[in-house]
Amino acid sequence: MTKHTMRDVARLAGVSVATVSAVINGTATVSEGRSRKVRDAMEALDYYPDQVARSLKTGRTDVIGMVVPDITNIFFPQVIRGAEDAARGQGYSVILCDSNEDSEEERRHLDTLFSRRVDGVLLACSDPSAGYEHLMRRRFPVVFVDRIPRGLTDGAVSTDNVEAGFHATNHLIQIGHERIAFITGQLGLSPHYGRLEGFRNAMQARGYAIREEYLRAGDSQIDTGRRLGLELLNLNPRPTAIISSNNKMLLGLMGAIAELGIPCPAGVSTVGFDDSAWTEHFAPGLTVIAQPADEIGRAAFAMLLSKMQPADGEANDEPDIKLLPAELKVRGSTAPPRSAATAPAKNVRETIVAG
Amino acid sequence: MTKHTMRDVARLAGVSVATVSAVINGTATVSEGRSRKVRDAMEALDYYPDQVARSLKTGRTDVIGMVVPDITNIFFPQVIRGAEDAARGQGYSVILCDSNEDSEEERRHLDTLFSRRVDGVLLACSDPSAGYEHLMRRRFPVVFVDRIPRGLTDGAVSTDNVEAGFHATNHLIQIGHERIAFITGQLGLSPHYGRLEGFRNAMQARGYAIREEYLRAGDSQIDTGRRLGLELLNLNPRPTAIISSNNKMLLGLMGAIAELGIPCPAGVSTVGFDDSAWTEHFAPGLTVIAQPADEIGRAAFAMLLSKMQPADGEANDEPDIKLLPAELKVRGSTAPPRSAATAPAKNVRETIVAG
DNA sequence: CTGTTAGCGCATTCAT
DNA sequence: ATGAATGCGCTAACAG
Repeated sequence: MTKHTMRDVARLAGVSVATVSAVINGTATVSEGRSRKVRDAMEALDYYPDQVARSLKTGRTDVIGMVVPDITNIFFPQVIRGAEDAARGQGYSVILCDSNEDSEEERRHLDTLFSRRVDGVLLACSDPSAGYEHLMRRRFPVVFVDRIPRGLTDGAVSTDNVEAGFHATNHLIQIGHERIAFITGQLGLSPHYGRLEGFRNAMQARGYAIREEYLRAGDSQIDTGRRLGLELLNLNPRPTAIISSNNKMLLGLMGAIAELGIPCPAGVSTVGFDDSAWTEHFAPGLTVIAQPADEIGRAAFAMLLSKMQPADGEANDEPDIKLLPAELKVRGSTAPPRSAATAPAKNVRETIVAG
Repeated sequence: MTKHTMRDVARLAGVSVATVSAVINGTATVSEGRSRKVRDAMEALDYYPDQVARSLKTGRTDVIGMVVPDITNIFFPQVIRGAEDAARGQGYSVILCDSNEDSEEERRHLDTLFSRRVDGVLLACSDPSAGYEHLMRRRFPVVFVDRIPRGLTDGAVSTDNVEAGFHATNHLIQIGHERIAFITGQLGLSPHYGRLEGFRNAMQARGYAIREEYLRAGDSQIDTGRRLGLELLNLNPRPTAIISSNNKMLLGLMGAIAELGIPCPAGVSTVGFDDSAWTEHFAPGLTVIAQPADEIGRAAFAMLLSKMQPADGEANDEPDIKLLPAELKVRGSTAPPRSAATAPAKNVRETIVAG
């Protein structure tokens, strides 16, 4: 058996357990000779400190929970990777929970995480209206990721979705579009709501009318994207461009376009959200707003860490909601509308990507 | 503060901690009245048992580790979801680790998991030649997922990759292809090796020659797929169909085909591995071998569970490697070769999917 | 510098 | 049926 305890190590090294503990944690000064003996003994016994016992004593587990609504949505694995990487760098492990977009399941996950005494939680919540933050904060530090509950003033990291929506819309405007439609996921979720707001801002800034029939909210499913796409494309007049605030709905939208035999981008332009290898190699290459997913994960963990280990010197209680800039990747799915001269491009700062 | 202990509950309920423990674990019979009081007290105090303390006492954590080489590869989130779902159903949580295809990092992860005293590990290993299974098994039960180390005789769940490779190849043969090329990831990884073996089997069964220049091994990166694709497509004679044993390389391959202006499937057919919403909506729809990823995750956890909680009645030591059948999804990227009459289809059992 | 000791919160004998 | 007491492996005083 290879499961030895500190006492085994202490005995073999001929020292006390306190000395072993000191060597492991660098907690006290131990003479070189004994320190060496301890290390040898640990090696010989293949000893690994029991983190469970350690946690019971210290009150910390060095584990955080991470709750996401859907790990198969390409956006989240990227966030997870960033968070896990940052966490590991600080000695933390991550318990991953998939809530399946179900707030009940999410609550159960949070209960479990509390029972396991995680030091903190990164939460991409499924129900932003539930005022559960207050309850949660009493249990452990929480940083909201991607989706920010209404009314939250502290502890969140996300994309600057209003700006992202603005940027997406503005790109289309710049290349000559005016009849722009917008399909979104549930508007209760801050990313979708924010992107729509950015859309409105951009349209108004240009003085373009926002036709309500060009705005459709759905549920972030592929089929819904397809359905809403079909509805929009059968409208008269038909929009010359459609923005999808969700990567799954974009897929359905592209399907609808193909189904109707409309050429993209010649017949209709599309802009989506979230980037991946697939969007780039799609035919046509998909113009998207790329969220800094990895960085969101990293920043979220950093913020959580500052809440778990409050810096002694400074009061760390300034409200903190961090919004990271997204990047527009212009590819083949956007082009000037068929019957319009290209508007003179001004203030264009997009990254142009071959596609 | 909301962090109460069993003693708080016991005091409030007017019973002993032993009674509280008994109520929680159903370990002993407790009178209805006291049981009720305890439950009320727990509720009133918002008490959640401290799993850390419990683990120290019981020697179990009800946590498993899961190590994957790349969470941003669409295949793994699906496996993770299946495993996490099954695990949660049995009261287990999952610590997720991304090894980034690096066996050193993987080893560190395993050390950490051991230190955290996880009850078992699901491992999609990055280095199948390292004989570390023996070391690992001394620490905790391990079930290998997807990738099976050479020589392993027990504890693995994967797709039946030989059959899958055979099936993919046979589909192409059935519709008239003979000059079939094959690009793979590192052949040290069992899935790639197995699929190639299936390819060879299918070609030989039909009596077709296997041209070595049609076989290219790479490293599962998109760019590599592109490069190998360009090489193959510039060969003379050019293959009429190409199979990619990896979803990322397939993407590069499709890029290469587009780059050369070769129509797909008219000019060249492709078959890939791993299914997702993206492969289906790709233009053309991609013919792929869909691995039962979710089920692999579930089955792997089930097998791990049987190792963590050996059934008392039966000796559970029969060697166990479970291979699940994959499913061919025929879509738009495969068609008969330009200059060949379609061979009569026989024994065709593929699922035909609109695309 | 080093060893002894007291819990951390809980499950579990063992009496009662 | 119930309670008192023991110890899981470790850290952090404290005493030497």
